[in-house]
Amino acid sequence: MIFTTKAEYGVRLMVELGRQAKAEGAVATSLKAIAEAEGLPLAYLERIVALLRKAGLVESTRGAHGGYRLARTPGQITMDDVILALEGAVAPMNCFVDDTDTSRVLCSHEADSGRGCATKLLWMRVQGGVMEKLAQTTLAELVDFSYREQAATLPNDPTSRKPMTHA
Amino acid sequence: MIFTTKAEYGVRLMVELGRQAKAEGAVATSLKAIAEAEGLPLAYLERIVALLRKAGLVESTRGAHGGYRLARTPGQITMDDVILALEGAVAPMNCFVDDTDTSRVLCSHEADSGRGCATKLLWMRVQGGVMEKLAQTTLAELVDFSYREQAATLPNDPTSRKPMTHA
DNA sequence: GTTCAATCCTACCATCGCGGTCGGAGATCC
DNA sequence: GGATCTCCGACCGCGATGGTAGGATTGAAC
Ligand code: SF4
Ligand code: SF4
Repeated sequence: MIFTTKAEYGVRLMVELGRQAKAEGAVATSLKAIAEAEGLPLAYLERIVALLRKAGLVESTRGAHGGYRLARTPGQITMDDVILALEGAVAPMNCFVDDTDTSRVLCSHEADSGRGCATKLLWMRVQGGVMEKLAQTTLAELVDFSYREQAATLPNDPTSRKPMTHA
Repeated sequence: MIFTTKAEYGVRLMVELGRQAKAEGAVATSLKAIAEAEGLPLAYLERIVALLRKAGLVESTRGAHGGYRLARTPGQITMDDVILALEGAVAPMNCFVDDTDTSRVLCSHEADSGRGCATKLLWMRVQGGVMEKLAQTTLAELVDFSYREQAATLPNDPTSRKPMTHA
């Protein structure tokens, strides 16, 4: 599996925030509400949303009736920022994890083989492809998609999808 | 990390076979020689090359002076075949692992959320980007690249080799 | 000013896939 | 027959991942 659940849960969280942003104005949404709506463990989500907050993608208000809201509009949020914040790096291979190292630290294979690593070319292309797709996708697209999916799967179901409100 | 060492070792193995294919004619190369040249554990390589053989990418001759050779010319081998053979699937998320399921098996989230999964759109784009890059890259390119890298790094000093942990 | 709901933070833990090893059974050439 | 080399299945240690526990802090409401 390419991405961990950190990415999955984080993106789902962002989508949910995007929906809320459209519904209500600047009201903050509590993590508890999201955790229940998405069926995710609250304690784990807390750790995930911390990453998004540190990256400046969401803002928080503490205390009762506090919660989270998007720092920018969904249209201004691209998924490469989100994934980078969540996963740290998109590294197809361990020679990519060292983000500080722009280039030229040889792994032991390169070092003692005497020649450069041919496969690195492949991994760089793959990583480029991934980053490209991520950068092309905005949160707004995913939010819209979630509305379309919702309409397609349950055209009329009054029981679910009540807007999440406090109190 | 996106790919495991199975992919890395497997691709390096293929590149090595590609070099051999250019050098000698139809002579088989023993795994032991490759393991020593690349500094990889022989017993582990055996298990990896078995995947490539089952996928029809390499052929083998048993017994003394036996070994492996490419089933096709490097120019006819695209990396999507190689990676698919090695990793089984390029799955950014667990909803992709089920290759038999062309569509419409809901994961538990989709099932009990009542709406489709919005993030799936993102993962599908990413997977598409990866597969595209893989399909565009042939083994011949990597082999050529390995020759160029060798020419570029060998003349230079062998002292500035900062080894990285792993491999 | 107490209470309650929420964000925050750190440490801890169980599971499982991954990377790696071992031993042995066939096949082939000398 | 011995030397290689491919094949195969079972086994194992470790580390990251996913998840939990507990508590400190903040702030709105009553
Ligand atoms: S061997 Fe090549 S792909 Fe693997 S870590 Fe080293 S540079 Fe990267
Ligand atoms: S929640 Fe969405 S991304 Fe995650 S497994 Fe289910 S369908 Fe795939």
